Amino acid sequence: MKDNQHPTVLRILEAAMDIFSEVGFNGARVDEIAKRAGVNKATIYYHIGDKEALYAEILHNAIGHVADSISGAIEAATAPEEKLRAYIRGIAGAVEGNPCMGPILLREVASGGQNLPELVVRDFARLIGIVTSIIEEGKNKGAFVDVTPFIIHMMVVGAIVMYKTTGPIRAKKANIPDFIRMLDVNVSERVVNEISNLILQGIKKEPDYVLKKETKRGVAR
Amino acid sequence: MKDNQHPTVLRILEAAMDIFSEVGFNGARVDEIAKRAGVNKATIYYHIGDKEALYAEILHNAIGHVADSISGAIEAATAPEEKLRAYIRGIAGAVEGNPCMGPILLREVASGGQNLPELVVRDFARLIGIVTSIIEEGKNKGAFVDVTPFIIHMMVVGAIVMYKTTGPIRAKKANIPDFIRMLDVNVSERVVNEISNLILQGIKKEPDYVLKKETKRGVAR
Amino acid sequence: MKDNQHPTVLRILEAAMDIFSEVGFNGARVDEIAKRAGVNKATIYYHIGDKEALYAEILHNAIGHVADSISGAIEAATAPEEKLRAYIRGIAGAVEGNPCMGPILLREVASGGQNLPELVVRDFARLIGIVTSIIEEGKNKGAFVDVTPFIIHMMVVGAIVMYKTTGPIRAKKANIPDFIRMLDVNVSERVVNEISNLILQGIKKEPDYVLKKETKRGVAR
Amino acid sequence: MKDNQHPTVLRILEAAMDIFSEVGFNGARVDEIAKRAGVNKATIYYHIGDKEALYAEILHNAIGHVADSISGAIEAATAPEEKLRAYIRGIAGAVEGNPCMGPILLREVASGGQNLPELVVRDFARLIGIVTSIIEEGKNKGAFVDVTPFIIHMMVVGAIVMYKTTGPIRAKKANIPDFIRMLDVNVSERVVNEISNLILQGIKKEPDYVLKKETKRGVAR
DNA sequence: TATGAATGAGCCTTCATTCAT
DNA sequence: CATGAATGAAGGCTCATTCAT
Repeated sequence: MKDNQHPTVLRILEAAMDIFSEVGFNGARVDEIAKRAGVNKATIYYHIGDKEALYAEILHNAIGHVADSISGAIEAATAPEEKLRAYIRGIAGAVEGNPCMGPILLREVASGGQNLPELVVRDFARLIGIVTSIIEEGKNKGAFVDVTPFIIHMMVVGAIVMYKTTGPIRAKKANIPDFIRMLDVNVSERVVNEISNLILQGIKKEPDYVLKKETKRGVAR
Repeated sequence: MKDNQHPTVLRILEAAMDIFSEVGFNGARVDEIAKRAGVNKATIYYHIGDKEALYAEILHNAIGHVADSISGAIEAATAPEEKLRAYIRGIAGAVEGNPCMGPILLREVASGGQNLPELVVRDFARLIGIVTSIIEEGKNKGAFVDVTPFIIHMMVVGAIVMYKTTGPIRAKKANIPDFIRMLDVNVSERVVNEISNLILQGIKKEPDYVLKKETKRGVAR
Repeated sequence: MKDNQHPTVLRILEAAMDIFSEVGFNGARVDEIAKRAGVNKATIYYHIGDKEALYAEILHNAIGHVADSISGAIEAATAPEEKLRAYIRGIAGAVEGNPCMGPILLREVASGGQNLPELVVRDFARLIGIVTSIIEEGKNKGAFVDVTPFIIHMMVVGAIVMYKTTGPIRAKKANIPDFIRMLDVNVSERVVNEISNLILQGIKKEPDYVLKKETKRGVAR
Repeated sequence: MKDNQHPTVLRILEAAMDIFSEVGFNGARVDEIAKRAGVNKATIYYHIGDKEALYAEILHNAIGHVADSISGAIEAATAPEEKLRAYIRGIAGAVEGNPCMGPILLREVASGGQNLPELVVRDFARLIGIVTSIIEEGKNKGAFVDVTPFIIHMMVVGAIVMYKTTGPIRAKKANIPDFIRMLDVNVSERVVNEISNLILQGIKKEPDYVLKKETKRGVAR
């Protein structure tokens, strides 16, 4: 609980993250975590606590620090466009960097975030705050149209996490059309670029002479 | 398994879908399903079979028929733009129409689709096939740029499912910035429109006099 | 929980009473109770509940109904002397009738009655109430001196329960003086009589001509 | 085991006695004893040995020396009456002097004295021997009637220990008749006197002119 | 002398499943 | 068709004990 540097604790946390990611909280077996960590089951209880405490620790480690690393990457950029690209690349980097994050995140969303500690909720809120301020800046500079930042966030995160997490499914399942199996399994640079381009193209304000044609669109923007 | 019209079976399936959606397969308790369905536990085994059979049945009911309903809606449209809008609205409609679908889908993705019956996998493939042909048609008509249909699909489905499924979280959690709590809880018409606009704006080919400026973009498309 | 007549439940309760009596709550093993009852462990949980619920049930069965049976026996007597004898015989009968009661009672007292349900506490209070009214009546009729009923109760119950419960120890232990090993193992009629005589002789008011000598006693009464 | 004067050992023994008294052998946790003693768990094993050895040590300390102190007090008295009073006061003093003794003793009795070391059994036998010789002396001097010393012992010890040990219960429980809650919580001088008077009055031989009436008693003595 | 770490054994409890009625 | 009862097989957690330092 206290000493997360202890090698035994580290081994436990790694094993637990893997297993929680694979089968979720309810599917995870403490015996299995102990076995994969190479420790006695009781050692988990000695160092960390019960299954819920272990899960909380995992959640904190897996998700808690994403906002930090992303906000750092964004500050290096100046133009809103570049900031948005940095943010998307940051999300992708986090998901790619830790293959356990996707499944854990999806299951947390699925179960209504009941297990999400306040700390992690705040991290998410901070992420959305970052997107919001980027878009706000873009709008103020006349570069972006008016969009709901949360929806942008959902598109980016949803696309990246689901792309990543369906990777193994696409690779494994037979009877899948070739054009699906041929896709990158991971969220490669190419995939990140395509998502970034699409989002940016979608929200960037068009020059005036283009705007004249806008009325043809039947749906309010 | 045999008679899905039997009222007892219907009550069991409804209760099971609710509970599987709330807590997932491993979190679900047959006792709880029986209690919520108002039947004896053994009745479930008599009518449907074991827990896995019950889950398969739920999966089929929840996800299996989405492709059908969507492809129907798309045929009514003619222009690729409209078809794409119809497709997005179809996804949203399916997710909105059955609140259990989001969580079930997310958990299935998270667990690598191990439980996905072949039938459902083919349904998903068909959906992607639909998107692919829409985009292909758009490209051929010079309306759309070259994008990966699967990524579009992930963006749409990811955004809609996650928007929908995080609704209760946004509504419940305190200490959340107002601009998040103020969002529609459901995937409303407004949300669908914003997603549709963004996707379409992102993939539609720009007129020639705009394309001249394209070279300024530093990132390959 | 509800149907205490069910033969399976009866077997469980009997086995549990034996074992709780022998080794106490903390020493009892649910496995052992199940084995001795000849049922599967889970059956205990199905019918009764967890270990605590089982113990509460035992406590209720073992102790709860003593007051009833004793108060019935007392009503048959008329004179306070006879009532007190009936009460002592009632206590002895209860302890003799259920060999489990002694150890259970002693352990409950030892642990500060933390597990005693309100119902049982009231039963005890009722017993003391009975003793109190007998003594009160005796005093009013000029037959008894002024004594604290609760102390009488403690002497009677303490003597009977400890006599009974030490029986096996006396019988088993070697190296015990003969005059101890020769005692009745059980609370026999002879033992009850000796206790009754002693108590009655101790509290009955002496005739006037005897009272004159009382002042010689140095200790206040 | 070796050095009972060592302050660490003393702290352990004190903590252990408290805890064994509160929850019994099976309810006691070595961790808890260590924590309350302010030492590391392994220190207990180093200094004393396993849980059973610790319990034996406690038992010896708590009960072993009672006979000594009481026999000393009795020698100061001369008349059998006074010796009996001294004995009763000695029992009360021992129980009052060490609040842990009551619960420990009761639990030992309840569990059939399985843990009682030979030493302690002999101590008890010695106590009964003391009572026996006092009563024998009283009978020889024509002061006491013929009673079973062991029963006297049980009445005295039972009354005192149970009075003492039920003290906290009486004080704590609500819904208890006032005449019970008003009693002394401890075995006060008043309580000792009442018990002593009652026992003495019960066993002292009445003068001849009183004995004539004895035949009226229906029960054999 | 003292302790942090580790563990084997075992305990309480749950749960999916079966079966006689 | 439906159900109360029963159970085997785990699963989470605890605890007395050991050991290297």
